[in-house]
Amino acid sequence: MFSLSDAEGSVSASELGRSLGVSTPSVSSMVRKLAALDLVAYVKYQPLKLTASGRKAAALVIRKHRLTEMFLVEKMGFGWEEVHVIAEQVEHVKSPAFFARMDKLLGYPTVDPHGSPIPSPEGTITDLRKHQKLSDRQPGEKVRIVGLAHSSNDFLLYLNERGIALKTALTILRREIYDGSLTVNYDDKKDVVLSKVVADKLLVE
Amino acid sequence: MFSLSDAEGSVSASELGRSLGVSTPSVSSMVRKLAALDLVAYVKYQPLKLTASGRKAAALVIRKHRLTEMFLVEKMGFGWEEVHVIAEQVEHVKSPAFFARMDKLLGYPTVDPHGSPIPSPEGTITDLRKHQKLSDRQPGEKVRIVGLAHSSNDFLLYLNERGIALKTALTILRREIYDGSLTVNYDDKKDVVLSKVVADKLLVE
DNA sequence: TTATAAAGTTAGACTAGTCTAACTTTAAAT
DNA sequence: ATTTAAAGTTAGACTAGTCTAACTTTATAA
Repeated sequence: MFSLSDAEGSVSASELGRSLGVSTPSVSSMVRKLAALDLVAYVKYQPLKLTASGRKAAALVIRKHRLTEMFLVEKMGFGWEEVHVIAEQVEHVKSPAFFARMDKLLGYPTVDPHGSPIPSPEGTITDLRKHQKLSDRQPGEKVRIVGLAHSSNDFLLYLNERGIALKTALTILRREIYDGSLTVNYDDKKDVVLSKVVADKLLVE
Repeated sequence: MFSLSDAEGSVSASELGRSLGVSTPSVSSMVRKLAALDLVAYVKYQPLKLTASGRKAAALVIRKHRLTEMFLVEKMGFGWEEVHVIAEQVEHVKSPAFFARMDKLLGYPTVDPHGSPIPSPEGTITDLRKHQKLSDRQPGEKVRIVGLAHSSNDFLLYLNERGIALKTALTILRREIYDGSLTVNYDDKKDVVLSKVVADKLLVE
Protein backbone atom coordinates (compact mmCIF):
# COMPACT_ATOMS: atom_id res chain seq x y z
CA MET A 1 0.00 0.00 0.00
CA PHE A 2 2.74 2.41 0.95
CA SER A 3 4.59 2.12 -2.31
CA LEU A 4 1.45 2.19 -4.47
CA SER A 5 -0.03 5.25 -2.75
CA ASP A 6 -0.68 8.28 -4.93
CA ALA A 7 -0.12 11.93 -3.97
CA GLU A 8 -3.09 11.84 -1.57
CA GLY A 9 -1.85 8.60 -0.04
CA SER A 10 -4.64 6.54 -1.62
CA VAL A 11 -4.63 3.22 -3.48
CA SER A 12 -7.52 1.44 -5.16
CA ALA A 13 -8.34 -2.05 -3.99
CA SER A 14 -8.07 -3.38 -7.52
CA GLU A 15 -4.62 -1.91 -8.05
CA LEU A 16 -3.46 -3.35 -4.74
CA GLY A 17 -4.91 -6.75 -5.64
CA ARG A 18 -3.21 -6.69 -9.02
CA SER A 19 0.13 -5.83 -7.47
CA LEU A 20 -0.26 -8.55 -4.82
CA GLY A 21 -1.53 -11.17 -7.26
CA VAL A 22 -4.75 -11.52 -5.31
CA SER A 23 -8.45 -10.94 -6.05
CA THR A 24 -10.31 -7.81 -4.92
CA PRO A 25 -12.46 -9.69 -2.39
CA SER A 26 -9.26 -10.89 -0.77
CA VAL A 27 -8.04 -7.30 -0.63
CA SER A 28 -11.34 -6.28 0.94
CA SER A 29 -11.13 -8.88 3.66
CA MET A 30 -7.48 -8.25 4.49
CA VAL A 31 -7.94 -4.51 4.54
CA ARG A 32 -10.68 -4.81 7.11
CA LYS A 33 -8.39 -6.82 9.34
CA LEU A 34 -5.76 -4.14 8.98
CA ALA A 35 -8.42 -1.55 9.82
CA ALA A 36 -9.17 -3.46 13.04
CA LEU A 37 -5.47 -3.06 13.88
CA ASP A 38 -5.70 0.65 13.10
CA LEU A 39 -3.23 0.35 10.25
CA VAL A 40 -5.68 1.25 7.47
CA ALA A 41 -8.38 3.94 7.47
CA TYR A 42 -11.24 2.03 5.92
CA VAL A 43 -14.37 3.61 4.48
CA LYS A 44 -16.57 1.33 2.42
CA TYR A 45 -16.31 1.86 -1.31
CA GLN A 46 -13.66 4.54 -0.83
CA PRO A 47 -9.98 4.40 -1.88
CA LEU A 48 -7.69 2.82 0.69
CA LYS A 49 -5.42 4.89 2.92
CA LEU A 50 -2.91 3.99 5.58
CA THR A 51 -3.33 5.54 9.02
CA ALA A 52 -0.40 7.31 10.65
CA SER A 53 0.52 4.11 12.47
CA GLY A 54 0.12 2.14 9.23
CA ARG A 55 2.55 4.48 7.51
CA LYS A 56 4.98 4.10 10.36
CA ALA A 57 4.75 0.31 10.26
CA ALA A 58 5.35 0.42 6.50
CA ALA A 59 8.32 2.76 6.91
CA LEU A 60 9.90 0.39 9.41
CA VAL A 61 9.64 -2.50 6.94
CA ILE A 62 11.08 -0.30 4.19
CA ARG A 63 13.87 0.62 6.57
CA LYS A 64 14.76 -3.05 7.00
CA HIS A 65 14.56 -3.57 3.24
CA ARG A 66 16.82 -0.65 2.35
CA LEU A 67 19.34 -1.28 5.11
CA THR A 68 19.58 -4.82 3.82
CA GLU A 69 20.08 -3.64 0.23
CA MET A 70 22.86 -1.34 1.38
CA PHE A 71 24.48 -4.12 3.38
CA LEU A 72 24.31 -6.51 0.44
CA VAL A 73 26.03 -3.99 -1.82
CA GLU A 74 28.55 -2.48 0.59
CA LYS A 75 29.47 -5.46 2.75
CA MET A 76 28.72 -8.47 0.60
CA GLY A 77 29.66 -7.25 -2.86
CA PHE A 78 26.35 -7.65 -4.69
CA GLY A 79 25.37 -5.42 -7.63
CA TRP A 80 22.55 -2.90 -7.18
CA GLU A 81 20.42 -4.86 -9.64
CA GLU A 82 20.66 -8.06 -7.55
CA VAL A 83 19.73 -6.83 -4.11
CA HIS A 84 16.00 -6.13 -4.31
CA VAL A 85 14.85 -9.75 -4.49
CA ILE A 86 17.22 -10.86 -1.72
CA ALA A 87 16.25 -7.96 0.53
CA GLU A 88 12.55 -8.78 0.06
CA GLN A 89 13.25 -12.01 1.91
CA VAL A 90 15.72 -10.74 4.48
CA GLU A 91 13.37 -7.89 5.45
CA HIS A 92 11.07 -10.48 7.06
CA VAL A 93 13.64 -11.29 9.73
CA LYS A 94 12.28 -10.16 13.10
CA SER A 95 15.44 -9.48 15.13
CA PRO A 96 15.91 -5.71 15.63
CA ALA A 97 19.50 -6.41 16.71
CA PHE A 98 20.27 -7.83 13.27
CA PHE A 99 19.27 -4.64 11.46
CA ALA A 100 20.75 -2.41 14.15
CA ARG A 101 24.07 -4.15 13.56
CA MET A 102 23.84 -3.67 9.79
CA ASP A 103 23.09 0.00 10.37
CA LYS A 104 26.12 0.40 12.61
CA LEU A 105 28.49 -1.49 10.30
CA LEU A 106 27.32 0.67 7.42
CA GLY A 107 27.90 3.88 9.41
CA TYR A 108 24.20 4.82 9.65
CA PRO A 109 23.52 5.41 5.95
CA THR A 110 20.65 7.68 4.86
CA VAL A 111 20.07 6.27 1.39
CA ASP A 112 20.01 2.81 -0.16
CA PRO A 113 22.07 1.70 -3.20
CA HIS A 114 19.47 3.21 -5.55
CA GLY A 115 19.50 6.57 -3.79
CA SER A 116 16.17 5.97 -2.04
CA PRO A 117 16.00 7.33 1.51
CA ILE A 118 16.25 4.93 4.44
CA PRO A 119 13.50 5.71 6.98
CA SER A 120 14.68 6.53 10.50
CA PRO A 121 14.33 3.95 13.31
CA GLU A 122 11.29 6.00 14.41
CA GLY A 123 9.61 5.50 11.05
CA THR A 124 10.19 8.96 9.58
CA ILE A 125 10.86 8.96 5.87
CA THR A 126 12.38 11.93 4.05
CA ASP A 127 10.75 12.90 0.79
CA LEU A 128 12.74 12.24 -2.35
CA ARG A 129 10.82 14.83 -4.36
CA LYS A 130 13.18 17.57 -3.38
CA HIS A 131 15.51 16.11 -5.99
CA GLN A 132 15.20 17.28 -9.56
CA LYS A 133 14.96 15.14 -12.63
CA LEU A 134 17.85 15.14 -15.05
CA SER A 135 15.32 15.94 -17.78
CA ASP A 136 14.56 19.30 -16.13
CA ARG A 137 18.16 20.51 -16.26
CA GLN A 138 19.63 22.66 -18.99
CA PRO A 139 22.43 22.09 -21.52
CA GLY A 140 25.71 23.38 -20.11
CA GLU A 141 24.91 22.31 -16.56
CA LYS A 142 27.01 19.81 -14.60
CA VAL A 143 25.02 17.53 -12.31
CA ARG A 144 25.56 14.51 -10.09
CA ILE A 145 23.24 11.52 -9.92
CA VAL A 146 21.81 11.09 -6.42
CA GLY A 147 18.82 8.83 -6.94
CA LEU A 148 16.47 6.96 -9.25
CA ALA A 149 12.76 7.70 -9.56
CA HIS A 150 12.16 3.99 -10.20
CA SER A 151 14.53 1.07 -10.04
CA SER A 152 13.28 -1.84 -12.09
CA ASN A 153 15.75 -4.53 -12.99
CA ASP A 154 15.73 -3.57 -16.67
CA PHE A 155 16.52 0.02 -15.83
CA LEU A 156 19.39 -0.94 -13.51
CA LEU A 157 20.88 -3.23 -16.15
CA TYR A 158 20.55 -0.45 -18.73
CA LEU A 159 22.50 1.87 -16.44
CA ASN A 160 25.11 -0.81 -15.69
CA GLU A 161 25.78 -1.28 -19.40
CA ARG A 162 26.46 2.43 -19.74
CA GLY A 163 28.52 2.70 -16.58
CA ILE A 164 26.03 5.05 -14.94
CA ALA A 165 25.68 4.79 -11.16
CA LEU A 166 24.97 6.91 -8.11
CA LYS A 167 27.44 9.79 -7.87
CA THR A 168 28.19 9.77 -11.60
CA ALA A 169 28.87 13.39 -12.66
CA LEU A 170 27.21 14.32 -15.95
CA THR A 171 27.72 17.29 -18.23
CA ILE A 172 24.64 18.09 -20.30
CA LEU A 173 25.62 18.96 -23.84
CA ARG A 174 22.36 19.16 -25.77
CA ARG A 175 18.64 18.62 -25.52
CA GLU A 176 16.54 17.60 -28.53
CA ILE A 177 13.35 19.63 -28.77
CA TYR A 178 11.59 16.86 -30.68
CA ASP A 179 11.81 13.92 -28.23
CA GLY A 180 13.38 15.52 -25.16
CA SER A 181 16.44 13.26 -25.30
CA LEU A 182 19.70 14.56 -23.80
CA THR A 183 23.27 14.20 -24.97
CA VAL A 184 25.70 14.00 -22.06
CA ASN A 185 29.35 13.41 -21.15
CA TYR A 186 30.49 11.58 -18.01
CA ASP A 187 33.64 9.83 -16.83
CA ASP A 188 35.42 8.91 -20.06
CA LYS A 189 32.21 8.58 -22.08
CA LYS A 190 31.47 11.22 -24.72
CA ASP A 191 28.24 12.17 -26.48
CA VAL A 192 26.03 9.55 -24.84
CA VAL A 193 22.37 9.98 -25.75
CA LEU A 194 19.79 9.38 -23.00
CA SER A 195 16.10 9.25 -23.92
CA LYS A 196 13.53 11.38 -22.10
CA VAL A 197 12.19 8.22 -20.45
CA VAL A 198 15.62 7.61 -18.92
CA ALA A 199 16.32 11.26 -18.07
CA ASP A 200 12.99 11.44 -16.23
CA LYS A 201 14.07 8.68 -13.90
CA LEU A 202 17.51 10.00 -13.06
CA LEU A 203 17.43 12.29 -10.01
CA VAL A 204 20.26 14.79 -9.80
CA GLU A 205 21.62 17.69 -7.81
CA MET B 1 13.22 -34.42 12.56
CA PHE B 2 16.87 -34.38 11.65
CA SER B 3 18.02 -32.91 14.92
CA LEU B 4 15.74 -35.08 17.06
CA SER B 5 16.72 -38.34 15.36
CA ASP B 6 18.28 -41.00 17.57
CA ALA B 7 21.14 -43.33 16.60
CA GLU B 8 18.89 -45.29 14.22
CA GLY B 9 17.66 -42.05 12.65
CA SER B 10 14.20 -42.39 14.21
CA VAL B 11 11.95 -39.95 16.06
CA SER B 12 8.60 -40.56 17.69
CA ALA B 13 5.64 -38.53 16.51
CA SER B 14 4.93 -37.35 20.03
CA GLU B 15 8.45 -36.10 20.58
CA LEU B 16 8.38 -34.28 17.27
CA GLY B 17 5.03 -32.74 18.13
CA ARG B 18 6.27 -31.62 21.51
CA SER B 19 9.34 -30.01 20.00
CA LEU B 20 7.25 -28.30 17.31
CA GLY B 21 4.53 -27.21 19.73
CA VAL B 22 1.90 -29.12 17.76
CA SER B 23 -0.44 -32.03 18.49
CA THR B 24 0.32 -35.59 17.37
CA PRO B 25 -2.52 -35.66 14.83
CA SER B 26 -0.95 -32.61 13.20
CA VAL B 27 2.37 -34.44 13.09
CA SER B 28 0.62 -37.43 11.53
CA SER B 29 -0.94 -35.39 8.79
CA MET B 30 2.19 -33.40 7.97
CA VAL B 31 4.36 -36.47 7.96
CA ARG B 32 2.14 -38.10 5.37
CA LYS B 33 2.50 -35.08 3.13
CA LEU B 34 6.26 -35.29 3.53
CA ALA B 35 6.05 -39.01 2.71
CA ALA B 36 4.24 -38.09 -0.52
CA LEU B 37 7.25 -35.89 -1.36
CA ASP B 38 9.59 -38.79 -0.55
CA LEU B 39 11.18 -36.90 2.31
CA VAL B 40 9.94 -39.22 5.07
CA ALA B 41 9.76 -43.04 5.09
CA TYR B 42 6.34 -43.54 6.63
CA VAL B 43 5.08 -46.81 8.06
CA LYS B 44 1.88 -46.60 10.10
CA TYR B 45 2.42 -46.79 13.86
CA GLN B 46 6.20 -46.98 13.38
CA PRO B 47 8.80 -44.40 14.44
CA LEU B 48 9.46 -41.71 11.86
CA LYS B 49 12.55 -41.72 9.66
CA LEU B 50 13.82 -39.36 7.00
CA THR B 51 14.58 -40.79 3.57
CA ALA B 52 17.95 -40.13 1.95
CA SER B 53 16.49 -37.14 0.14
CA GLY B 54 14.84 -35.95 3.34
CA ARG B 55 18.20 -36.03 5.09
CA LYS B 56 19.75 -34.11 2.24
CA ALA B 57 17.02 -31.47 2.34
CA ALA B 58 17.51 -31.15 6.10
CA ALA B 59 21.29 -30.88 5.72
CA LEU B 60 20.88 -28.05 3.22
CA VAL B 61 18.73 -26.09 5.67
CA ILE B 62 21.26 -26.75 8.43
CA ARG B 63 23.96 -25.56 6.06
CA LYS B 64 22.14 -22.24 5.65
CA HIS B 65 21.64 -22.00 9.40
CA ARG B 66 25.25 -22.65 10.31
CA LEU B 67 26.73 -20.50 7.57
CA THR B 68 24.52 -17.70 8.85
CA GLU B 69 25.65 -18.26 12.44
CA MET B 70 29.24 -18.10 11.31
CA PHE B 71 28.61 -14.94 9.32
CA LEU B 72 26.87 -13.28 12.26
CA VAL B 73 29.82 -14.00 14.53
CA GLU B 74 32.72 -13.44 12.14
CA LYS B 75 31.43 -10.60 9.99
CA MET B 76 28.83 -8.88 12.12
CA GLY B 77 30.34 -9.17 15.58
CA PHE B 78 27.59 -11.08 17.39
CA GLY B 79 28.31 -13.42 20.32
CA TRP B 80 27.94 -17.19 19.86
CA GLU B 81 25.02 -17.15 22.30
CA GLU B 82 23.07 -14.62 20.21
CA VAL B 83 23.21 -16.13 16.76
CA HIS B 84 20.92 -19.15 16.94
CA VAL B 85 17.64 -17.23 17.11
CA ILE B 86 18.67 -14.82 14.35
CA ALA B 87 19.91 -17.62 12.11
CA GLU B 88 16.62 -19.49 12.54
CA GLN B 89 14.98 -16.63 10.70
CA VAL B 90 17.68 -15.90 8.13
CA GLU B 91 17.87 -19.60 7.17
CA HIS B 92 14.44 -19.21 5.52
CA VAL B 93 15.83 -16.87 2.86
CA LYS B 94 15.59 -18.61 -0.51
CA SER B 95 18.41 -17.00 -2.51
CA PRO B 96 21.28 -19.47 -2.99
CA ALA B 97 23.48 -16.54 -4.05
CA PHE B 98 23.08 -14.98 -0.62
CA PHE B 99 24.46 -18.01 1.19
CA ALA B 100 27.07 -18.68 -1.47
CA ARG B 101 28.37 -15.17 -0.86
CA MET B 102 28.49 -15.68 2.91
CA ASP B 103 30.40 -18.91 2.33
CA LYS B 104 32.92 -17.16 0.11
CA LEU B 105 33.40 -14.18 2.43
CA LEU B 106 33.98 -16.58 5.32
CA GLY B 107 36.56 -18.56 3.33
CA TYR B 108 34.46 -21.74 3.08
CA PRO B 109 34.33 -22.65 6.78
CA THR B 110 33.70 -26.26 7.84
CA VAL B 111 32.30 -25.62 11.31
CA ASP B 112 29.94 -23.07 12.86
CA PRO B 113 30.68 -20.89 15.90
CA HIS B 114 29.75 -23.77 18.22
CA GLY B 115 32.03 -26.23 16.48
CA SER B 116 29.18 -28.01 14.71
CA PRO B 117 30.00 -29.12 11.17
CA ILE B 118 28.61 -27.16 8.23
CA PRO B 119 27.11 -29.58 5.67
CA SER B 120 28.56 -29.38 2.17
CA PRO B 121 26.58 -27.72 -0.66
CA GLU B 122 25.72 -31.26 -1.76
CA GLY B 123 24.11 -32.04 1.58
CA THR B 124 26.85 -34.21 3.05
CA ILE B 125 27.33 -33.78 6.78
CA THR B 126 30.41 -34.97 8.63
CA ASP B 127 29.85 -36.78 11.87
CA LEU B 128 30.85 -34.97 15.04
CA ARG B 129 31.11 -38.17 17.05
CA LYS B 130 34.73 -38.66 16.08
CA HIS B 131 35.47 -36.01 18.70
CA GLN B 132 35.97 -37.09 22.27
CA LYS B 133 34.32 -35.68 25.34
CA LEU B 134 36.46 -33.74 27.78
CA SER B 135 35.09 -36.05 30.49
CA ASP B 136 36.77 -39.07 28.84
CA ARG B 137 40.26 -37.54 29.00
CA GLN B 138 42.77 -38.16 31.75
CA PRO B 139 44.45 -35.88 34.31
CA GLY B 140 47.76 -34.64 32.93
CA GLU B 141 46.48 -34.36 29.36
CA LYS B 142 46.39 -31.10 27.41
CA VAL B 143 43.39 -30.73 25.09
CA ARG B 144 41.79 -28.10 22.86
CA ILE B 145 38.05 -27.43 22.66
CA VAL B 146 36.76 -28.05 19.16
CA GLY B 147 33.01 -28.36 19.64
CA LEU B 148 30.00 -28.55 21.90
CA ALA B 149 27.75 -31.61 22.19
CA HIS B 150 24.79 -29.27 22.84
CA SER B 151 24.59 -25.50 22.67
CA SER B 152 21.69 -24.17 24.70
CA ASN B 153 21.71 -20.53 25.62
CA ASP B 154 22.33 -21.28 29.29
CA PHE B 155 25.34 -23.40 28.47
CA LEU B 156 26.83 -20.75 26.19
CA LEU B 157 26.37 -18.06 28.83
CA TYR B 158 27.97 -20.37 31.41
CA LEU B 159 31.00 -20.77 29.15
CA ASN B 160 31.14 -17.02 28.40
CA GLU B 161 31.29 -16.25 32.11
CA ARG B 162 34.29 -18.53 32.47
CA GLY B 163 36.02 -17.35 29.31
CA ILE B 164 35.77 -20.76 27.68
CA ALA B 165 35.37 -20.78 23.90
CA LEU B 166 36.29 -22.84 20.86
CA LYS B 167 40.04 -23.31 20.65
CA THR B 168 40.57 -22.81 24.38
CA ALA B 169 43.46 -25.05 25.45
CA LEU B 170 42.85 -26.89 28.75
CA THR B 171 45.19 -28.76 31.04
CA ILE B 172 43.43 -31.41 33.09
CA LEU B 173 44.70 -31.43 36.66
CA ARG B 174 42.41 -33.75 38.56
CA ARG B 175 39.27 -35.85 38.27
CA GLU B 176 37.01 -36.49 41.27
CA ILE B 177 36.01 -40.11 41.49
CA TYR B 178 32.84 -39.24 43.34
CA ASP B 179 31.05 -36.91 40.91
CA GLY B 180 33.29 -37.04 37.85
CA SER B 181 34.07 -33.33 38.00
CA LEU B 182 37.35 -32.09 36.53
CA THR B 183 39.78 -29.45 37.73
CA VAL B 184 41.46 -27.65 34.83
CA ASN B 185 43.77 -24.76 33.95
CA TYR B 186 43.41 -22.64 30.82
CA ASP B 187 44.59 -19.23 29.66
CA ASP B 188 45.28 -17.36 32.89
CA LYS B 189 42.66 -19.28 34.87
CA LYS B 190 43.86 -21.74 37.51
CA ASP B 191 42.07 -24.61 39.26
CA VAL B 192 38.71 -24.14 37.60
CA VAL B 193 36.26 -26.92 38.47
CA LEU B 194 33.98 -28.19 35.71
CA SER B 195 31.13 -30.56 36.59
CA LYS B 196 30.67 -33.86 34.78
CA VAL B 197 27.56 -32.40 33.09
CA VAL B 198 29.71 -29.65 31.58
CA ALA B 199 32.68 -31.88 30.77
CA ASP B 200 30.33 -34.24 28.91
CA LYS B 201 29.31 -31.49 26.56
CA LEU B 202 32.77 -30.14 25.76
CA LEU B 203 34.28 -31.90 22.73
CA VAL B 204 38.04 -31.84 22.54
CA GLU B 205 41.00 -33.07 20.57
C1' DT C 1 -30.59 13.98 -14.16
C1' DT C 2 -30.52 9.63 -15.15
C1' DA C 3 -28.15 5.56 -17.19
C1' DT C 4 -24.39 2.74 -17.08
C1' DA C 5 -19.75 1.04 -16.60
C1' DA C 6 -16.27 0.44 -13.38
C1' DA C 7 -14.99 -0.51 -8.83
C1' DG C 8 -16.03 -2.53 -4.40
C1' DT C 9 -18.55 -5.71 -1.29
C1' DT C 10 -21.07 -9.78 0.24
C1' DA C 11 -22.12 -14.64 0.01
C1' DG C 12 -20.72 -18.99 -0.18
C1' DA C 13 -17.42 -22.61 -1.47
C1' DC C 14 -12.81 -24.64 -1.06
C1' DT C 15 -8.06 -25.69 0.84
C1' DA C 16 -4.53 -26.11 4.22
C1' DG C 17 -3.45 -26.56 8.72
C1' DT C 18 -4.72 -27.00 13.20
C1' DC C 19 -7.34 -29.00 17.22
C1' DT C 20 -10.03 -32.51 20.48
C1' DA C 21 -12.19 -36.82 21.11
C1' DA C 22 -12.68 -41.46 19.94
C1' DC C 23 -10.54 -45.46 18.27
C1' DT C 24 -6.51 -48.73 16.98
C1' DT C 25 -2.03 -50.63 17.32
C1' DT C 26 2.18 -51.65 19.66
C1' DA C 27 4.95 -53.26 23.13
C1' DA C 28 5.90 -53.84 28.04
C1' DA C 29 4.59 -56.24 32.21
C1' DT C 30 2.35 -59.59 34.70
C1' DA D 1 -0.27 -65.39 26.78
C1' DT D 2 -2.96 -61.91 28.07
C1' DT D 3 -3.65 -57.45 29.84
C1' DT D 4 -2.99 -52.76 29.68
C1' DA D 5 -0.79 -48.35 29.17
C1' DA D 6 1.38 -45.60 25.92
C1' DA D 7 1.73 -44.11 21.34
C1' DG D 8 -0.37 -43.36 16.88
C1' DT D 9 -4.32 -42.71 13.73
C1' DT D 10 -8.93 -41.39 12.16
C1' DA D 11 -12.97 -38.52 12.30
C1' DG D 12 -14.88 -34.35 12.44
C1' DA D 13 -14.89 -29.46 13.73
C1' DC D 14 -12.84 -24.87 13.34
C1' DT D 15 -9.99 -20.90 11.47
C1' DA D 16 -7.60 -18.21 8.13
C1' DG D 17 -7.07 -17.11 3.67
C1' DT D 18 -8.26 -17.62 -0.83
C1' DC D 19 -11.51 -17.84 -4.89
C1' DT D 20 -15.85 -17.00 -8.16
C1' DA D 21 -20.37 -15.28 -8.76
C1' DA D 22 -23.85 -12.20 -7.56
C1' DC D 23 -24.97 -7.83 -5.83
C1' DT D 24 -24.21 -2.71 -4.45
C1' DT D 25 -22.17 1.73 -4.76
C1' DT D 26 -19.76 5.35 -7.08
C1' DA D 27 -18.88 8.42 -10.50
C1' DT D 28 -18.75 9.45 -15.41
C1' DA D 29 -21.14 10.82 -19.38
C1' DA D 30 -25.09 11.34 -22.20
